Amino acid sequence: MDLSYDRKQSTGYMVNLTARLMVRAIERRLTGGTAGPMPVFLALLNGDAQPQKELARSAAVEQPTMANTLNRMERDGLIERTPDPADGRSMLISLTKLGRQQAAQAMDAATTVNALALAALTPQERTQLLDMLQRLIGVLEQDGS
Amino acid sequence: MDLSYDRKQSTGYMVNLTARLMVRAIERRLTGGTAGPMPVFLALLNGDAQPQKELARSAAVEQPTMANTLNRMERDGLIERTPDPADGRSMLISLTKLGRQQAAQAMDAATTVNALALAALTPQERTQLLDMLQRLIGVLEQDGS
DNA sequence: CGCAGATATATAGCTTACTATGCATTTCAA
DNA sequence: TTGAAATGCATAGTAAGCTATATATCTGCG
Repeated sequence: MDLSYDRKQSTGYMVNLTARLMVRAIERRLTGGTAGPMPVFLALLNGDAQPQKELARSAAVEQPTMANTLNRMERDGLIERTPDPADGRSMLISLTKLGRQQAAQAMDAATTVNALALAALTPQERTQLLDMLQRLIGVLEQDGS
Repeated sequence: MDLSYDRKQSTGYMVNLTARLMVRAIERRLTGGTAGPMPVFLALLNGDAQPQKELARSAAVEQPTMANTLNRMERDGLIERTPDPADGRSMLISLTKLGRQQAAQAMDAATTVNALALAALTPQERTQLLDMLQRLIGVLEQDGS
C-alpha cells in the first residue's frame, strides 16, 4: 500500500507544501534576501510610514513576529523606525533607499513566481483558486476566534 | 487606495496564509502537541520502521529538518531510533506506544480540520483544489531542480 | 487630577523550516 | 583490495512563525 496517495489527498499537506515551494522559488530569485520582509515592502512601497501594528495586521502575523522581522530589516538597513509624534508608545516604520531597491526586486521575484505557478492553470482556474482559498481562510479564521 | 486587494490577488500570500491557519487550527485541537510530527505519524502508523531518509522524503522536507523533528520526538518519547543492521550509517525509526497514541489524536485533529475547511467548498471544488495544487507543486518542483 | 484598564511595542523561549558543513560508512572502480 | 566518491546522519547557524509576558504610554472615569 502506497501512502503517498493519502498525503496528496490531504488539503493541509498540499497547501503547506505549495506555500513552502513558493517561498523557496521566490528566495532563489533574490540576491541575498529572504521572503519574510515582502509583506512589509508591499505595505510601505506605495505609501507613507506606518506603525508596526498596522504592518502586522496587513501581513496577518502576530505582533512579535512583525517586531522580529522589523528588527532584522532595521539591522539590514531596509527600514527606519521613528517615534510617532502623536503616540509615545508607537513607532512609525518607513523604507530606506536601500529598502525601496530591495522591495522592487522582491516584487519582481514574486510576480515572476506567481506567473510561473499560475501557468499551470487556466485563467478561469486562477480565479477559482483564489476564490476557494479566500473561503478556506474565512472558515479557518472563524474557527480561530 | 486599499492595498488589501493586492494581497488577496497574490497566490503566494493566500496559499501561505491558508497553510498557517490550517496548522494553527490543528494545533488548537492537540493537547500539548504540535503539527510538526504529523508527517512522521502518517508514515509510521501503518507500517514498519523506516530510515530517516525515507521519512524526510515522504514529508518533503530537507534531511536536517527531519533530523531535528525526530530529535524532539525522541526527547518527548514518541519514537525510538534503532541501528539499521543492514547499514551502519542508518537508523530505523519506529513509534513508541505513546507515539501511536499521539499519532491517533493528531490524525483525528487533521481529519476534523480538513473537513472544517472543505465545508466551504462543493465536492467538485474539493477535487479541483487538490488537482490545482498538485499542478502548482509540479511546476514549482520543476523550477527548483 | 489620578489611577485603572487598554493599547503599542519589546523580549524570552519554543518550533519548524532552510543552507552549509562535518563525520562515518558504504560502494565502486582501478 | 584499496582509495575516491557517494551516501546517511548530525550539528551549527539563521529566519520566521507562535505564545506568554513585561514595559511604557495613553485614555477615560470617578
